[in-house]
Amino acid sequence: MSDAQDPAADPAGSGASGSGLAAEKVRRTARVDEIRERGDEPYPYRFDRSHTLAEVRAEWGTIEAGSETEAVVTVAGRIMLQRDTGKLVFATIRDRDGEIQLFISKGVVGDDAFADVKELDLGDWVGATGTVMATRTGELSVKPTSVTLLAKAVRPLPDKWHGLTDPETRFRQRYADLIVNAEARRHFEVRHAMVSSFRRTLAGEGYIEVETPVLHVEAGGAHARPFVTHHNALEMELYLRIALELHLKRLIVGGMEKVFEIGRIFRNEGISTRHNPEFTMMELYQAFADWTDVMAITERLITNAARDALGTTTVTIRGQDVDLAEPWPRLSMCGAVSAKAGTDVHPSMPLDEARALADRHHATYEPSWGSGRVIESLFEELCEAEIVRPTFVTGHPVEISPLARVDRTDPYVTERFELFVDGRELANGYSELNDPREQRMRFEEEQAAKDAGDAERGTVDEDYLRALEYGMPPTGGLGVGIDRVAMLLAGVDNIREVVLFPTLRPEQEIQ
RNA sequence: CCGCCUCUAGCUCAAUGGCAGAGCAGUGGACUCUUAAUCCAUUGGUUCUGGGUUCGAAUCCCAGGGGGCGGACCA
Repeated sequence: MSDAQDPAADPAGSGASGSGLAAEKVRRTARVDEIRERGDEPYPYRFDRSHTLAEVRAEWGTIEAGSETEAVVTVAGRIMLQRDTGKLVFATIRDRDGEIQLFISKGVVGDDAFADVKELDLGDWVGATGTVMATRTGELSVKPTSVTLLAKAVRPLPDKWHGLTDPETRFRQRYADLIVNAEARRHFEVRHAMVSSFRRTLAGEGYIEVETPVLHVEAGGAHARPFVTHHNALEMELYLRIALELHLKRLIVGGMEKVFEIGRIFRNEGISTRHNPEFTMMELYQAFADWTDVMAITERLITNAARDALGTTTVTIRGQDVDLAEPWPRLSMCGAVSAKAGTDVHPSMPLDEARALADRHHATYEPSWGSGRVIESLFEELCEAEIVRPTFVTGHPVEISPLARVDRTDPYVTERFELFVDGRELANGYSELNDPREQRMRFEEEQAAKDAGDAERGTVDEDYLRALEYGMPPTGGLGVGIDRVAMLLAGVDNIREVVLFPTLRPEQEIQ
């Protein structure tokens, strides 16, 4: 647009001068007008196909080279490649599940229709009806008697061979990335297969899927900075949720026994290869269970997902094959840090000793932190990155686990685990704290830390405490980072590869 | 928020201080079994933006913007 220039009104019909993007769009848009002017529709409302391209291949993929069948099919797809030999045009079209070649003969479709075929561009959507055949070289093809334009593409596709590699363009224009990069398509197929596998596993074990509020009055259930928004009619601030936990446990109080939710949560923090500001969590809670049950279902969920998404339970992590079906090792946080630091650590240790150890190992800490949180910092500094195969890290200090139940054999740690794979945290679960009085004390400690200036710490959620006062049965809970598991199964090390539209700064100008 | 890297045609990339180029896509032409079809011809540029140094800047410097990687932050 804005090319109000054209006093040239060039008789050559070459549209805008040159062949940049603008000229290309002018040319293709002019084609749309041409088709309309003669009474045809370049964007028809619907099209009925008889077969997907994969179905054609499944049924006739093995016919002999040079053979023609009587079978008539109607297919549809986007033109990805074109080879024009004069009176014969080969067009490779693609739908969601496959590709096939159209063998378009001037003699078969007739002169007028063939002229229209010549006007098709890469990227156009077409439908075709014709017989199934295989060329002399054995390429399975449809030989159309008619070819219908289903949608004109007025913007050219990226390079047919090199595709689209610029990460910025790939993430901003995911649609173009998906059109052109099979690997990108695969990542989201894996993600879909994984999520649907999770749902199947959970349904099979009697879990109920629920939806809880995204807009929270208090953003609890995790230590993270929330996004703040405003409700006009209520005239109040609301927070986008940072976790699903507290609402789901209210449902356990309500007697729903086994619940889960797969939902988007939002954390107002940095962006990295493992962090997107909005991401997807699966959390489940199960009455009468404890953390050991939850570790077991974590293994089942992820192993089943691998089998369903990849057809194998073996994945490659940092170049080594790991069979997820083998039991996952457990590693106590304090034990791991003790081994690395060469001296025993425990949250009961004096704070100055914990700090001295942190100093020696370049682990950072804040003045407000107790020994437990300093130990966690040491763990992150010394141990986290070295974990390759799936490992349950257990026994988190009480100080960093305000919603988890104290370990039945050690009052300083909780019955909690985090699942680490390839140096990344994938899941987190524990025996849920259900004593309302102890929960109130833990909340008050959180509130005190927040008041002391630690912005990520929590607040006292009075409604949640009221729920606990009605009695929550013994409960095990789990949170799984869906994006992180998708990364594992897709074999990628950047979360943007498994998030369709990752958060980016807005473009300044779209051409 | 900090450090390093990066930004050239629609796409993928050259050009390292001396006339901004190639392949693909596009356009015109040839070809009824191609496979990234091929062959001939050809169009297309705010070199991210603004400033500076220089006889001369895509190239060097400064500032800004987008993106990438790493860090900080993220139990």
